[in-house]
Amino acid sequence: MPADRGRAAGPPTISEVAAEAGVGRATAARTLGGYGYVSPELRERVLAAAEKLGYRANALARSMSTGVSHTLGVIVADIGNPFFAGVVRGISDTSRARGFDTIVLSTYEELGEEVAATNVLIDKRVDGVIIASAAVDRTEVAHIKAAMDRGIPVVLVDRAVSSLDLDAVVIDNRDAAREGVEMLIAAGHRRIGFVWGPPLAQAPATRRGLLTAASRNLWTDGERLRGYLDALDDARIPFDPDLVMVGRKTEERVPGEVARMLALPDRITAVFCTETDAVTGALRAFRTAGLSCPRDVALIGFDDSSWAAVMEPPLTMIEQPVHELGAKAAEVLLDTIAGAEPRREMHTLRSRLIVRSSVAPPAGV
Amino acid sequence: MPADRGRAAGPPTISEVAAEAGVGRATAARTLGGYGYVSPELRERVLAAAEKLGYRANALARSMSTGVSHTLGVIVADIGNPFFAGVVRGISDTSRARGFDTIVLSTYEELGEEVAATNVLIDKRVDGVIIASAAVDRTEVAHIKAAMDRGIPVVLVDRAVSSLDLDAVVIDNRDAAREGVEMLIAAGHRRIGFVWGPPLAQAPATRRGLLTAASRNLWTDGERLRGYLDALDDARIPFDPDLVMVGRKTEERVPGEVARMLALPDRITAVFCTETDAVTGALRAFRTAGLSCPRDVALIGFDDSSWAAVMEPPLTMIEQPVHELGAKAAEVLLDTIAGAEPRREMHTLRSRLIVRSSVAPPAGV
DNA sequence: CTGTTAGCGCTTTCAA
DNA sequence: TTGAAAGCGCTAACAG
Repeated sequence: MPADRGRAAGPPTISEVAAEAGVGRATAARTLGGYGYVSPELRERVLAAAEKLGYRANALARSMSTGVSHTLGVIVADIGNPFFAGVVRGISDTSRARGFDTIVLSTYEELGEEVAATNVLIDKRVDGVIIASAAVDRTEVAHIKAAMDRGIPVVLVDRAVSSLDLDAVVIDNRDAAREGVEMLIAAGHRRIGFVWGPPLAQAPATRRGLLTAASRNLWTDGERLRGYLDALDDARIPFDPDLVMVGRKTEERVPGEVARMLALPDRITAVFCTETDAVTGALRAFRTAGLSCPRDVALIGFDDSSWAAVMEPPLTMIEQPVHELGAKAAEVLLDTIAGAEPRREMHTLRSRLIVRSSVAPPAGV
Repeated sequence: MPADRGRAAGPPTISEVAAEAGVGRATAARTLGGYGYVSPELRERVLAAAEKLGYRANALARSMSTGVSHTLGVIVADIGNPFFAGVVRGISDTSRARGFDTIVLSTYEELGEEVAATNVLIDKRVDGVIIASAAVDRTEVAHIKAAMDRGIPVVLVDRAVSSLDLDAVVIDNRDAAREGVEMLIAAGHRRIGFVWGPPLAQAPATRRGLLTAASRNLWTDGERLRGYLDALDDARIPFDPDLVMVGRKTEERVPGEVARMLALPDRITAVFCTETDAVTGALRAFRTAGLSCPRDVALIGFDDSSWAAVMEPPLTMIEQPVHELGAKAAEVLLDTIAGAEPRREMHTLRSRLIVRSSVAPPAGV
């Protein structure tokens, strides 16, 4: 219980503590701030006074004069997405351990929100920012450049951005996708649907068109597409543009697209999803088509979840090291803040294919 | 690109903008801060100078002198939990609309973390806090009281705390649980396992013991237990302590406990889970016991998810209005910050039972 | 309508 | 070792 401080307006200040303890402001500040020398005797008195008044340092004022906030800013697409939630936890766990708070903002994949979020962080004078940016073009990175220009260290997480020469902590998206598709191919599949991400109006009709589209969209999407293509190439399976779904992988659109590929004359016998939400969509499509997995269609998708293991059948999924992704990003950022020269390189973590039962040979093999 | 400001140290300040524009500091402050009158002419010059220098207001300094931060603090158990993620989105959507940023902290259900989080928010001088507290006792709410003593408005969300006279935005947990259990009873079930929450060392052997335990634990858990009991009572089904699982609903423990209830001489024919994670655990137990749902065991659980609909069978679940929960909490808090007298009451939102296919009559009925 | 001045609470020289 | 005083960037009286 704070004692009566007369008609003090707000919470107790350091001056009030000093007065209460009968010492100078600087002395109180030194003991409470934990810097400089103070005699044990005065120290005691100050501590007692602070305790009595229920003093807590005003972090704003402190940042004001020191110029540092001991706070990291984090910008992700959607904190409600288990993937980002895991990354953020990795970030906050490691930054907490090093004395930093973190403030996280979601952009819901809107560049405008991302810019706004960046400004909030700049305005709040965070010491550094970690961002999973939706920016791809040179024209879309102005806000990140602005932060850098102000001397705020930035590290990218999950999504690299080619036009930005920054440290980026990512996973081996291309390898991961290739590995998954390879497994499908090894099981005998040759008609493999690829539920892909970019919100394009229309799917490019050629391989080259697809690759071009990829280079104008999220880095992760591009990598995963390349992985799919890699696997196909290695197995000399011709690429068929009809087998890739393009557009936001929403729960509404995916079932329709998967149904389309399932209805093709030479229908798909397997689907590879680049995102967890797409997996539930694909499953829905299987069900309405009256197809059973894995007997009639095989399935592999990105991002394992506790549900995947209890599905019927248990799903083969690609697990990303979410916590480590965040932890590593925080480490790199914190080191930079601490004065280390940024290495401006790509830090690639390994994902893992968790084999369960959603892959079987295609019917008739 | 910010122009060269000579050897200016950090980011441009309002004084530099004023100098650049050739006006007094206050004039620059007035136009940039959007208050007071400024002639169109000077206004233009200031704006141009600000633009040129890449000026952005220092939110810390601003808060410092105004005493408000236009920031809300949010404390939840785990932002990675889809339930809380939804609540937080509700909060940030509505506070953003009213000009407030939000900073959210996770406690992972540790009271110590919750206290630390509260202090961080106090230190950062947030204008108000929304908290889903793990506190139950009078002895555990000191940190919340401390915030209140400092004049920081607080509203509870999801979890009411009886020893705190505050606004609380919650759902009808008791009714929701009762409704779910009633549905099971209506289908003919009488042996209904209740996968409950409190991390008790041992399950109380009596109904009274259970209720006592409930009053010493999370409000939500208590309410849900009461709902279960209500339904049983209404149907005159005797309460059997063996049918309630107690303890953290972790993925590891749940399957074992459900298996135990399934192995009872007079085994359960249905299970009601008070949390989503428990649902996957229960499913796991069904599978290892070689039991099929809903033919051999029925299942209902709290918190719908996109997975629940694509399970085999599609799961009957209780959906909570997560977004509204957050939105309402933010509204109440924002109103209080704006000067409204807090009503200090319980705002109860309705949940919804989503009927799918995981409930069927027990075998032999 | 505009500029000067005094803080906000803290840290940090600089003397004493 | 301690205290006085200046300053961080901004807002808010108060004159002019």
